[in-house]
Amino acid sequence: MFLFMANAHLANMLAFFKALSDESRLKIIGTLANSERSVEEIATLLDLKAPTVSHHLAKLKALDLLSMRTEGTTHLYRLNMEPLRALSKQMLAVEALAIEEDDTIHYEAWELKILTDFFEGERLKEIPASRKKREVVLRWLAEKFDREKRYSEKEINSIIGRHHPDFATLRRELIGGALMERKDGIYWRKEAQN
Amino acid sequence: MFLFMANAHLANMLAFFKALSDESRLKIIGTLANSERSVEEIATLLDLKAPTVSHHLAKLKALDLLSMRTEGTTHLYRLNMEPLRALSKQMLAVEALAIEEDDTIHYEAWELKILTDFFEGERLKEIPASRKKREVVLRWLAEKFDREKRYSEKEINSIIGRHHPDFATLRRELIGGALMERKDGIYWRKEAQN
DNA sequence: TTCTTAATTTGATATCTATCTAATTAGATA
DNA sequence: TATCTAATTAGATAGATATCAAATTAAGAA
Repeated sequence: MFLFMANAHLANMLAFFKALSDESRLKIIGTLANSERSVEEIATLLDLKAPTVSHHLAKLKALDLLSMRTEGTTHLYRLNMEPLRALSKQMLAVEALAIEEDDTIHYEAWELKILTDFFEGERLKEIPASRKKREVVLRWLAEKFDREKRYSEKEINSIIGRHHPDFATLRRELIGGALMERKDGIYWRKEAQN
Repeated sequence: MFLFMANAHLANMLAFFKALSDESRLKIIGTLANSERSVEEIATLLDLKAPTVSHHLAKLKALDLLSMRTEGTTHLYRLNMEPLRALSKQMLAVEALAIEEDDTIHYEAWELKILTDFFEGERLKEIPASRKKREVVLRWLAEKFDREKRYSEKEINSIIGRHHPDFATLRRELIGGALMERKDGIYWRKEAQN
């Protein structure tokens, strides 16, 4: 119940491949290769409706493949090449995809004790004052987030809120404890670093 | 219209991304990273049924990502690294892909749409409110002026006036949009600066 | 031949998602 | 203020496909 989770590398690559495995999105990247463009412009070029393009842009942006600046009411998107370069490198590291039989988190006996002490089912009774104990609780919380997903602050608050009312403090601790990262109001789970 | 012409790069990359954008298939690649394996073996490792694995193997094999040798009734699959390497390189050419896809033609297509939308023959029906569209119309208007000539304001007004009554606004926009320049009551077309 | 075992193919189903229209938001303009 | 335009969000739908069970094929072995 406290366990499971997939290979981080795999989840990461999967997210990128999914983003790039759509003809419209590849074409969008094509149109943005040379110049920044507005939503409507892309829509006209690809013969799609604006909402469809918005949908795709959001997906690409969630992976940091695009960035956007606004000029009046028009949103101008441009391509970020760095993530593509990174992915290109990662692809050659196939061994990294090799399944690790035991990638699950091992909670040691005392950690389990902390969890059962501070939790009532899924509800966190109180935030531990001691740093060590708080870390255990935070790692448990971090497991509630999918590594491949990107979250808005609202989503983060909602998910944490299921376990404890003071989601603001816990959210900050997740960032401070380097379990999650944030950029431009988007949150995601940080890679495990062992 | 030209969009539907299969761009070789795009079609090629799309096929690969689609093949790799599935969790099970990535895991299969993972299991094959170090050793060749039979269908049943993979099925057990990934907790899938044999038909499902067959399905995935077929897709990967179609792209030459795998090869197979048979030994009795068992089929042993192994990974081909070369296509992966090639794809990894191609990814960096996403820019090239877009450049190859004739960008000017698309841009003209979009421009043409704007122009036919806003023009009735040579007459501009209305001045587009959107900046992007107005730019297209202004560039069209600027073409009506010879790069070598110098014009008086009266001449400018007359020429613009053939296309729209509000020549004053359009004249100002041509200057503001850096398509024309003025000094001492003399107007001339500005050099294109790409 | 008949049986057994591994793999594939077929067919059905459930999930996912690209796309659209309609509604909403937010800036800019009049 | 009200109005326009660009973009996003919400909701609905259609098409794609991952998965499985059942049927079929293929290659030994008895």
